[in-house]
Amino acid sequence: MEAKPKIPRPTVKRLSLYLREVGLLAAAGRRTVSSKQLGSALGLTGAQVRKDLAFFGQLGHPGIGYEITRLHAHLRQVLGRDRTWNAALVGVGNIGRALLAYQRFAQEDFHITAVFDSSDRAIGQEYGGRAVHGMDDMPALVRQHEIKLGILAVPADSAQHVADLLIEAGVTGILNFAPRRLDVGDTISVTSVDFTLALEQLAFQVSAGLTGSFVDTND
Amino acid sequence: MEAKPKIPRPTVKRLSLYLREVGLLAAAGRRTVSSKQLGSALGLTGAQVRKDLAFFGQLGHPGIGYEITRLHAHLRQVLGRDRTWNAALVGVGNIGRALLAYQRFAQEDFHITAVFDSSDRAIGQEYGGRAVHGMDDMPALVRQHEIKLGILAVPADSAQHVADLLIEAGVTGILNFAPRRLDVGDTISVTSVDFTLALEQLAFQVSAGLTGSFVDTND
DNA sequence: TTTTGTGAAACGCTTCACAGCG
DNA sequence: CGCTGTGAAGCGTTTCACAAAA
Repeated sequence: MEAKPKIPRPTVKRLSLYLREVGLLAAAGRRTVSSKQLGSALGLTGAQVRKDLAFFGQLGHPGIGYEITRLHAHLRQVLGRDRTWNAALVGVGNIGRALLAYQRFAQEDFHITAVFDSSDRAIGQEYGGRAVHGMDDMPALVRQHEIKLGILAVPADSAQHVADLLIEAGVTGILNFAPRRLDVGDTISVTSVDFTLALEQLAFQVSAGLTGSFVDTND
Repeated sequence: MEAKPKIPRPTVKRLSLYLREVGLLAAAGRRTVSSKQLGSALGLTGAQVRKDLAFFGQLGHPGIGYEITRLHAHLRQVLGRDRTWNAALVGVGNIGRALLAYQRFAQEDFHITAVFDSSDRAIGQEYGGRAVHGMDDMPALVRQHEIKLGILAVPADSAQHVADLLIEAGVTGILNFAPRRLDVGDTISVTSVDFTLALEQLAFQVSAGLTGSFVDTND
């Protein structure tokens, strides 16, 4: 057996932020960063950054900092970003269509390669050059495109049902935009994005006169 | 001085979930819920639910559970949902337009009452019956509509600048859809929704073969 | 009996502080 | 010196377990 370090969830979230920031630094031609510099760009302490990066063993150089290209490659690999991901989108309502048009996903090598909807009015339509398929086509297309990720942009009522369909079709990770907890097996991962919850958290903070910011994204 | 209990942030997030669930139960005509029932609907333990609700003092009845109408009213009040919120949307790109068309915000008494964009092509257009204003109109409209919440749906490059404009106009809470940390004063609250971060977290979990779900929303 | 409210224990993450390397 | 990696301390949250109320 191996020593599996088991990265804490808060750390994983920050790793994504590090990757983003390091990508910018790389593009700017920088050679190295210290934990302190990287941290202050993201509102974190140097110690926090070092602890996070130390999960992968000796990665930085005392007195120097972290070599940007090396760190960048390492983070990409750890986060599974050293490859392209195909995703299936279900639901071409307001949110679904916005995601189809959203440039950043493609930029980051997440490709929506199949689109589904249950409405007869939607099926057969095209959005951004991608045809909308009926749910029946899901198993075949998911297999064909080797899709591992499903993006759920359907109403709350049908979220669980559609999640079940996606899983049955072979998807192992679901990005859920519906304001509903999904019940999935132990082998499936779910990350949720809940606009209304986010707004509500904000309203609480404002009405409580609370200070300070409160970043998040999914949990 | 008063005993201010200071509710932990993880608890606040769950309070929103309780409110949602209790709303459904109320609509279904149920009279009471136990902490265990409420918890299992949301994937939480009874103890967790009780601890959360105990912040407001004796609210449930041993042997019975929690009275739904009372709990509902209480949660609404605590979360600042016993009133209507006006919000300003900035940015009518893909995400901004999806939010304008998103029914649920209005359903939950969050009203987008002013819409802004910096592009000359967008200004003057109408979306869902709401005219797009230039940034110059922001201070006047924010004051006029008594807007406290700003929704930031602009590119990452301009997010900080627009946030500054919103704050100067009088907004005290910002819902940020840009993949950027916002630097704001201590008196302003920020909640972020970051699609790409969410997708990336999911990709990590899937590629790590990790099990289990991972709900979130903003952090 | 059922179910709450709550101290106490357990857990996980962050912060501190410093030895050691370049 | 500057900066990393890390044990140890500190802090906040969750889980446990049980006395008390209906």
